[in-house]
Amino acid sequence: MNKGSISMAVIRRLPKYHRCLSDMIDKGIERISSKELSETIGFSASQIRQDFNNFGKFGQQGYGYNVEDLHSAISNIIGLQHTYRLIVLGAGNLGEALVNFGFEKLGFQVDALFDNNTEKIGKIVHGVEVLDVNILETYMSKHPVDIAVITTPVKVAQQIADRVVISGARSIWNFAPVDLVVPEDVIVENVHLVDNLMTLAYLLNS
Amino acid sequence: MNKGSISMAVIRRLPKYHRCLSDMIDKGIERISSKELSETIGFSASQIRQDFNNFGKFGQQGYGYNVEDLHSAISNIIGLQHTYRLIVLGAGNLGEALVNFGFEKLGFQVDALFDNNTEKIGKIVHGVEVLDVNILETYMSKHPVDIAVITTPVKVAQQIADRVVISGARSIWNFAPVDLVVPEDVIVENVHLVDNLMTLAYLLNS
DNA sequence: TAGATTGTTAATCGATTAACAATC
DNA sequence: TAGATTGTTAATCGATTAACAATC
Repeated sequence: MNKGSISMAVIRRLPKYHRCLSDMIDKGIERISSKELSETIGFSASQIRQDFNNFGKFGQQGYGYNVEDLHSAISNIIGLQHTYRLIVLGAGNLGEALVNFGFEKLGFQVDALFDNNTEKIGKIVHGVEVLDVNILETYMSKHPVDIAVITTPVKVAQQIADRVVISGARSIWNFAPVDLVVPEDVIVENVHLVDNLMTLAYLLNS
Repeated sequence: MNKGSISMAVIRRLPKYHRCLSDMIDKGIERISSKELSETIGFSASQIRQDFNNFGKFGQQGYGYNVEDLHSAISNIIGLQHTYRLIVLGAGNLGEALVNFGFEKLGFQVDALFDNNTEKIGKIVHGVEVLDVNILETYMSKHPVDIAVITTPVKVAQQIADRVVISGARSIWNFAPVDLVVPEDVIVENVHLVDNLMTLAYLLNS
């Protein structure tokens, strides 16, 4: 399944389709046209049809799309039929917040938190144990990790990234305000909170 | 200062320029060409010059850019010469994490947290008091709020958004997994964590 | 002055929108 | 069948890259 040809613009719209269709299922809506979906989601009907047709034919002329089928198709395109194993580096407020967020319902399962603070090590957060970061490599040699979540202070973020990459993490979800350097086969998704705030500041003045 | 003509693509690169130039100042680098900056930041030299020239002429032919001057110019373009007043709605782990993040160094000052949990109300988090969300309107009638940060559960996010908008918040930094409906003069910046995770999932399978 | 590098215009590339034939 | 709406091609729009004259 090589999907390298799909543009990031399309990929980043997939979660919004997923969310919107989930809402429609909850509301009992069974069928939807690209025009109706357009009004709810804010993308043009044309773009919606183009987006879907990157992955196959999910609709029916004269009818539209079956909401459940489309939702299920998009879940599979995103890869939500699989479970992903996460570890969180840094058991501060942010690390704890992420464990409590409820991602496991979507198949993102946090297996462990890591910290270097002896007061935190051994603590259980939402059913997940805080382990000593000294045993990170030992842990990772025994447990596969799909996504390593970095919530450490910025000054140690790169060295933690190096360690999880060497130990086999396939991707990094980075919350530290730094652009990590990683091998090209490792995927990095950044949440640059400071950048978001600066964007807001700019827009407030324009 | 109407900057409505600048594309969002450019605006969202500004914080990265800011961060990169801050790093260069820390390293004692005094001057930089668009070509050198390109190698560090990963944007093309051509794009860098195009981006800057949206706002004015900051370089010198044959020389390049003075790092301190450029950094200071970009700070002003973003609007970092001002202080922004924030309130955080929801004093859970995420709300606390945001208060502790250190945004105040950049001029983003959290004045209060709000929650409806009586166990949390009155608590002081990193010097910021947790107030009863029942007094939100009273508080906002006395204190201007530039950015209302929503870290509440998704089911109350829209109603909290409505309340802060009516009380005069100019913008919302939203962490709840919902697309808020607000008047068009209110700016919303979303941090859709679930969307980020789904993007990672997609990329892990492609 | 000669070399270097910007500011800016022109060319290219990619993404979005419009249009419509296919077909349910 | 007639109406509706997709899938898909063509047109447009906008963003990025290339090129180069201006100039420090």
